[in-house]
Amino acid sequence: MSQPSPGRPGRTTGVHENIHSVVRRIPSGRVATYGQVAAFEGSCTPRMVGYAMASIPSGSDVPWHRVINSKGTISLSPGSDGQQFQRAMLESEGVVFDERGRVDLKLFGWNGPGLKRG
DNA sequence: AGATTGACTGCAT
DNA sequence: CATGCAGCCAATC
Repeated sequence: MSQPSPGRPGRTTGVHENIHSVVRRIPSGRVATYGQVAAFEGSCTPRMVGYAMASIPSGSDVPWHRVINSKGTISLSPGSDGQQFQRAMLESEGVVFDERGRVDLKLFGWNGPGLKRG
């Protein structure tokens, strides 16, 4: 796998790559919050995650649609193309949305690669 | 070089 | 549930 950033976890730049890698680890049918991704990445903040998401080009292999905010809702504006795409994509993976467009994080929330069934 | 922004989070009111 | 405030730090102008 390409590793554009050298083995320096303390590096500030290149956070996108790290975040993208973490997002890529989110299994299908699961969603993770920005805070979770940030916490799992280990050295970035939710802000950086959101920024990295916006930096993901279309066609990327990063399942950015599996990243939502702590409220279990899609951060993008409701009605926006990206928002509709994200919701449609999640539903297609088995994620169920509430009538108000919310996801139950305790059902579909990603617990990290350490958790396998439960 | 400084100022502004941003797909966030958490707590208080 | 809406609003306000503080913390976070890279990207952008």
